[in-house]
Amino acid sequence: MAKSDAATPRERYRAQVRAEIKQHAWEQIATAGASALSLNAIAKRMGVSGPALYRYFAGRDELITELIRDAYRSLADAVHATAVTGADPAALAHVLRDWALADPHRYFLIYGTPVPGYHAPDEITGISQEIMADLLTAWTAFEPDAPASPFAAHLADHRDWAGDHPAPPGVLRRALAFWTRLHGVLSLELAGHFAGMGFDPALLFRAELDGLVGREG
Amino acid sequence: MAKSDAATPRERYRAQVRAEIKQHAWEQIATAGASALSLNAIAKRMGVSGPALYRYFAGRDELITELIRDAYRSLADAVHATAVTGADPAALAHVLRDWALADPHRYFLIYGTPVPGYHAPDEITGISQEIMADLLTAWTAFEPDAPASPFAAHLADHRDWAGDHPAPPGVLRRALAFWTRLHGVLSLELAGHFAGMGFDPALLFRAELDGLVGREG
DNA sequence: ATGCTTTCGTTAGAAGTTGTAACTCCTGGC
DNA sequence: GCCAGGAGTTACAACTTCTAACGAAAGCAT
Repeated sequence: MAKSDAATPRERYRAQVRAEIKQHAWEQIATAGASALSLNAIAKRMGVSGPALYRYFAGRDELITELIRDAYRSLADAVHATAVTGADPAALAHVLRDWALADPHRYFLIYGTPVPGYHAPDEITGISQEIMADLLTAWTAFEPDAPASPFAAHLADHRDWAGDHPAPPGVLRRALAFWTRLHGVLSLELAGHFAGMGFDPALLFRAELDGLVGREG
Repeated sequence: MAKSDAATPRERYRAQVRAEIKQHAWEQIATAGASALSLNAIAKRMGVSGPALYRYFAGRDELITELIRDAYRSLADAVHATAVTGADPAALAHVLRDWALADPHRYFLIYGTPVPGYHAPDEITGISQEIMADLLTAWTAFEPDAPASPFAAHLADHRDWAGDHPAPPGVLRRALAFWTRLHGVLSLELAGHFAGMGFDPALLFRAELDGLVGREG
């Protein structure tokens, strides 16, 4: 938002319209999912005629790409805002869950079925690494001497994804398990696979989290 | 396939055409994903004109629903074929992974982003319970006295999803973790989220599996 | 203040999609 | 052999994304 007050009035107007388009797109996605996103419908809601939107986005794909980027950014910001307070992994886990439950479609935009032709631009890789860096920092503070294992050793040999974060092997392993296990529970819950099963998904989430932070799950 | 030799020739023909349609649909899905599935394109490939397919499927949604059902059936059969040999959970895990890697789009059809209006018919709930039953049986044989935990107790109080399977609380917990953790790793791998990270997804899968079956992961 | 130029929004239209309606024609069952 | 019903056809409606060509409006410079 800092660069919305850009140079020329035209650019300001342009940025504003782009933002308005994205806002309508989010409403549409929150209602019916990303697959139901229609440029025409957005145009209609904005009281403007179809092709007008192509001045602002090259096409549906570019709009969705932008939305994915914004979703990543939103998650990274949410995690980081809590991480800078020195929060432990459990707190980050609940930030993640709250963020996901706030808008499941947004979660699936990031972690759901990949869209056919789409390939993530480098910027998104960067945001993804920001999140991972916060996770690694939180885990390093929480359990700096997490036990290593054969797979942790493998991770230590392939730690490009950790950037230059000085997390020890055991912590790399912890952060990765944190990600995959919580995603496992969250994505199944959000997709409704626990629907008729009876138990409380929140308790399952907490149990998996407890297992990660040492308390038995 | 057992009931394909049905009563009348008309029904036999009908079943054959339906199967052919589904086969083309699978090819299309394997290529570009479910969102790119087009009845028109299938008709063209079959040398028949668009609306002809509506004799066989009420619409795109019904076709996709059928495909989801077939995918579930295929997974349940694969798991069951191994489960009846008395295989341990690790063997089932590799069946799951092989099945998923054989056709990622098929995996996402089941466990990916839910399709907008679709709601699973009861039959699918049943197939899902078949899979769970095989998991519970394998875990009961492998680790009948898996330790209970607060969450395991909660599961024991809400065990509708286990049908009348006599698995003890600790086993319910194990089977559920088996599902969510392996799905967490698999779905992220298939969606390409490990792409630039350097480590070997197969080793991560095995590490998570090792954690589940007792060996440290 | 008066151009000039760029951008915006429009309409028209192509090429798709799903899905319905009406018609023909073949075929299976009697 | 008849004939009812199913199969496939074309025509069409209502969508979608997206391109092309045009007019109008607004910013920028002189």
